[in-house]
Amino acid sequence: MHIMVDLARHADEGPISLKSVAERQKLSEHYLEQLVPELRKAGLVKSIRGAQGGYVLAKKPENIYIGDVIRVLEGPIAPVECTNQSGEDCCEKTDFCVNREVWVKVRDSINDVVDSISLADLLKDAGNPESEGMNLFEEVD
Amino acid sequence: MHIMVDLARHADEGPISLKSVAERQKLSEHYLEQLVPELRKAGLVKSIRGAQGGYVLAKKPENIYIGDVIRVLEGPIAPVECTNQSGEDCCEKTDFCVNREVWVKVRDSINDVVDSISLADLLKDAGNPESEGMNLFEEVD
DNA sequence: TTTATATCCTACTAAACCAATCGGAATTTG
DNA sequence: CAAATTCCGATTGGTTTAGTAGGATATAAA
Repeated sequence: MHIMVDLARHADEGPISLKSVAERQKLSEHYLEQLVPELRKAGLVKSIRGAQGGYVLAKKPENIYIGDVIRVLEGPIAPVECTNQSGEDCCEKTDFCVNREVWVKVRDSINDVVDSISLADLLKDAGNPESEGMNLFEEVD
Repeated sequence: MHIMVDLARHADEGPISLKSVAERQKLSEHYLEQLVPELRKAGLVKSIRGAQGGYVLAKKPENIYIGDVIRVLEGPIAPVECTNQSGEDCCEKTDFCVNREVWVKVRDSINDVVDSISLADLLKDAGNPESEGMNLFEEVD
């Protein structure tokens, strides 16, 4: 999420190196290197190799939903494993199908939320601290 | 959840031993022994010690919500830790407050779901397999 | 063509969490 | 007293997540 938000925020500056993302987001470059190939394979970012290379969003921030990012990096969003399976495979434990009703509702509700928020929405809500010097959570003193 | 559903289903039979719950739910009695004291401390079940003892629901199934059960056994329901804290403590990572918006919405949506379903709702939806011989997920062949 | 800047790739480590196990003490009924 | 049952503390094994390590490959610019 940090990577994607950072890329969205600097979308007009050409390729963004992981090094600069890591500095701004206070994360290890090596750690980001481990994550970003997944985003690339999933078609969310494009890579430009070599000097002055880096990453750019593959689509406009308006068209990239938080749910896509999460699912790429963490797999299907589900509170329990059996909500990813068809109903028949999951219920050796007698009452689990009763409970499964709950988990399916939870799963759908989570996915509805994350699929309704785009990167553009996030930047809009928060303003752009770096260019405008403001932050939603900044205390006024 | 298995324990609570089982107790709800046998609510009119006096104290229910963990042994019988474990057999019906195909779970280890020892495992349940580890969980149920939390439910007792939280006032969701009452215990009767000694021979012919066991557990009973402390309230009517209509008044016990799934969210209460989950929170007792697993702590606050939150997709990331910082949604349990006030906004100031959580954001050494520059963009985290932007993302926090998402997690707060996810958290609230999950809690809304689990706080809207009672044990009674679950039993009603699923019928009572043991007394009626039916099951939502049973194939017709 | 060399060099610096990047991505790319494959392991490995450390900590936390969850389900489950083990052994035994305390309480109550019959 | 004896059996049934709750109660309690310690431990284990598996999985997941964040993060580290080291080096190979590609490209732009000097």
